[in-house]
This record gives sequence, structure tokens and C-alpha cells, in this order.
Amino acid sequence: MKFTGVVPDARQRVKDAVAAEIVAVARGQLATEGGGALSLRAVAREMGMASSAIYRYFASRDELLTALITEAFDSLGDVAEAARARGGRGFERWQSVCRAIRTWALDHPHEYALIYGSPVPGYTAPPQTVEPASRVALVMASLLVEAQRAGELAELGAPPLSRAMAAEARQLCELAMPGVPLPVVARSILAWTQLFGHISFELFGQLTGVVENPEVMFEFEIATTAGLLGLHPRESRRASRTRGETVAAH
Amino acid sequence: MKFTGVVPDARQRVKDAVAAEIVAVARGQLATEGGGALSLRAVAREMGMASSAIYRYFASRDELLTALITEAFDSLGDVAEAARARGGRGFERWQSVCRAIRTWALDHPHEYALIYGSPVPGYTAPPQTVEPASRVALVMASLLVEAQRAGELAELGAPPLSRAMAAEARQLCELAMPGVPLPVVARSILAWTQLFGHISFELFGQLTGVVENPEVMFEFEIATTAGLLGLHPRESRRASRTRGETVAAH
DNA sequence: GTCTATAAATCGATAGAC
DNA sequence: GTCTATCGATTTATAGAC
Repeated sequence: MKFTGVVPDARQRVKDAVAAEIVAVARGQLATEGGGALSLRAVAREMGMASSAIYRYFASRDELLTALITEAFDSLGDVAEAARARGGRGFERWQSVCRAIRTWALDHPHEYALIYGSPVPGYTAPPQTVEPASRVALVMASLLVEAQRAGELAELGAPPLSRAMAAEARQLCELAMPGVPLPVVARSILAWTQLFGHISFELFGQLTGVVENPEVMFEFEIATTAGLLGLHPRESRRASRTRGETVAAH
Repeated sequence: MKFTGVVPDARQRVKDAVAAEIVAVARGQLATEGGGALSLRAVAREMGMASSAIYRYFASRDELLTALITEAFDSLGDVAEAARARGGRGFERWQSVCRAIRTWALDHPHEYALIYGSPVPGYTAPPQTVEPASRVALVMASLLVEAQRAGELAELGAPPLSRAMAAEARQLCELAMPGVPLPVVARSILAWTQLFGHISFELFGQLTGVVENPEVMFEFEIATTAGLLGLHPRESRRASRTRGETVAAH
């Protein structure tokens, strides 16, 4: 009943389990200390280990931080992909994904702060974090690609993009949103920064005293940015298509 | 030529000057350490003082942090108000203020991170920071109030707000934007979170690999959100007013 | 109002025994 | 693979001399 070689053996599995527990404890300390003050010793203390033992699993504090960051991005990516999978079509799916992202952020405020807040001073994220970090954005991009294919994107009647902006949009279109009209690509970046702008403001306390109920505001923002993209709720899609809506943009 | 009593005397002026220098040195250290790791001793070391001497000026680390935060908010508030003063009218002034805010952020990335990034763990901002923090938002609100008065706001033809969103907008309207139509008030919050969402993403590195030239993107976003508010560039104002533009919301 | 000295902690990382 | 011990640093904050 023992395996060696290709199959990870028991030794390796135990090692992985301990590493996972270290990350879990570190994640818990994120709440009280913040990412910048993450301490290997404190993690070891909480686990009842000697601080030096941690170095068998993570070569440095930065490496543990990297594990935390990729874990957070992957957790958010999972949630976004799950919301896409069960989110219906068109506007409803867009709404479902946006809500899922916000809910994840509210449920994991410190992990959100770690990946979308101020960068940890003295730490630079290694290239391995790029792929997990891009998952959420790719989910949103895929929604627009599929909506376009399904004919669910209303004509925008938007003013033409500036030459420079068109170049930006073209690049991103080829990279992640093939087939989507350039004005929609351009606006999708706006929707993206808007979405996370709201969440950051809500989570970091900038909305207190300004907005009574951030969720109400969030729903309004989802609907408005979706409208900017030509993603309309089912019942009003035909109406808005014939209206020929436009918004001035250089 | 000496005054005492109501007028701050020389002694007090010297004290204020030293306090200002402490804040200035601390501001410099923000760059390398980040707000969470701000150290009174490091400030004292750089100034050639004993660490204990700092306590004559700031009772604790948190108090120095508060000074840093209010200073940053005031600095940004000054810049925004100056941009409003010399920014022309309508769309051009909106553009001027948005650009000024972004420029300030790019010029003061660590102060921006301090006030708009992840909250410093274990620190809660005292009430005195609220007023400086609200200055930027009030500048943007005042632009809309004046544009409305001057008849520079195009009719939106926007879908009606949900009941809850209308209540939010009404409250904010009475608080900061009297006379501005509720749909514009609602969208102004969207524009606000969008603006800072872009800046945070740009500054915190979320745009790398996605947007080649963030400034191009920013200009597009300014134009688009301004359009959402009914603030159009001068030459196209009449055209867009007759188009009766709409965007689905709710 | 600035200094020295000190208390009582914290930290990352390494060496070497077992 | 975990331990003890250690190096060399860091920190906030206070006490008390001058």
C-alpha cells in the first residue's frame, strides 16, 4: 500500500499538509497584523513550532507572503468562475459575477486588502502570481465574449474611440476578448476599475458617511456599467437597442 | 514687535516648526516603510534627535500617523480646489479636477496609499480626519452643483432609480449637491468610485500587463463618466442633448 | 525640551545537535 | 525535520538627569 516515485508518497503528503497549515495560520494573522507585518515567528508560536522549523517549508517571509497572495487570488478566482457557471446568461450572469466578487471581498476583507490594497512595502510579487491574479479579469472578459457570440450585446452607438484608446482596446481585444467590439472592450476596463473601486471604497471605509447602504449603491453601479457595455436585463433589451443610446467619449 | 497671548509667541512657533519637520521626515519614511511600519525611532534617528524627544510633539505613534493622514488629505484637497479654480467650466473643469487628482496621486504614491489603500492595521482614524478627507469629494460635488445652475448638464433620459437608490441619492443631494437631479447624484458616486478605482489600480500595479498607457485609459474614463453625468465637451453638448441618450439602470 | 539609560518586548535568519 | 541557542538588529514607551 505504499507508493514511491511518480505518486507523491506519504512523506510528501504530510509535508504538504503542514505547509497548508502554516499558510492557514498566516492567513488568520493577516487579520490582526496586516500583510506588511506578517511574522514567521508569530506563526510558529501559534502553531507550537520552533520558528526555525518554518524554514523547512518556506525559505523566507516573502515566500510565505507569496503563498498567501496566490491563495487569495485563487480563492477569488474560484468564486468568480463558480458564479459564471451558475449565473444564467447576459446581464444576469454579469450581475451574478459582480455580486460574487463583492461578497468574497466582504467575507475576506484582509485577503482582499492584501491583493488589492496598498502593496506590501519591500515586497515585489514574483511572476507566478500573475496567472492567479488574472483569473477574475478573464472571467469578466469571457462573459463579454460569450454575450457577443450569443448576440446579447446591444449596439452602443458610442462616439468613436481616440486613436490611442483604440490601440489599447485592440491589444486587449486580441489578448482576452476576441470578437468583442472595441468600444465595449474599452468600456469593460472602465467597468473593471469601477467594480473594484467601489469594493475598495466600501471595505476601506471611504463610503461611511456618504452612502447609507453600499449594497444598494453597488446594485446601481452594476446596472449602470452593464448598460454601458450593452448588457441589458432581459425585459429591456429590445427597447434600449432601438433607442440608440450614446455617451460622449472623446 | 513681540506678542504674547492670543498671537502665538516665538516659543510656540518654534515648536510648530519642529513638529512640521517631524511630519516631513515621517512623510519621507512613508516611502520606504509604508504607513503600517512607521517608526518614531527611525524618524528621530534621521533627525538626529533622541527618540524620546519626539514625545514632546506627538504623544504616540498613532498621533503622528493622524498628522500624516490629515496632511495628505489636505494636500490633495488643495490640489483639487486649485484645479477647480482654474479649470474653466462644465466638462473642462471636471476634466481638470480629475487630472489634478491623478497627478497628485502619481506624485505622492505613498501618501495616496496611506489614505486610499488598505487601512493601517490596529489604527483607527479619529474624527478630525473626516473633514480633510471629504474635501476632494466636495470639490467634485460642487462642480455638478454649478454646472446644473449654469444649465450645463444635459438631460439624461436615464431609467428611473430604484426606490432604495433614490433614497440614497436624495440624502446625498441634500447633504452636498442641492439642486442636482437625483440620477446625476447617483451617477456621481459611480464616477467617484470609478476615478479612484482607476488610480488605485494604476498605482498598485493591477493595470500592468493589461493597459499599455494608463493615461490614455484615464482620459477615456473621464470622458465616459462625464458623459454619464450629462457633462459634455463644449462642441458636442447640443448634439448629445438632442440625442436623448440613455443607459439602462436597475 | 533634550538628553541618556533602560525595560520588555519584537523580528528574520542561521548554526548545529539530535 | 524539529529542536535549542544565538546573532544582531528592531520597536514603543518611560524615568530621570540636566
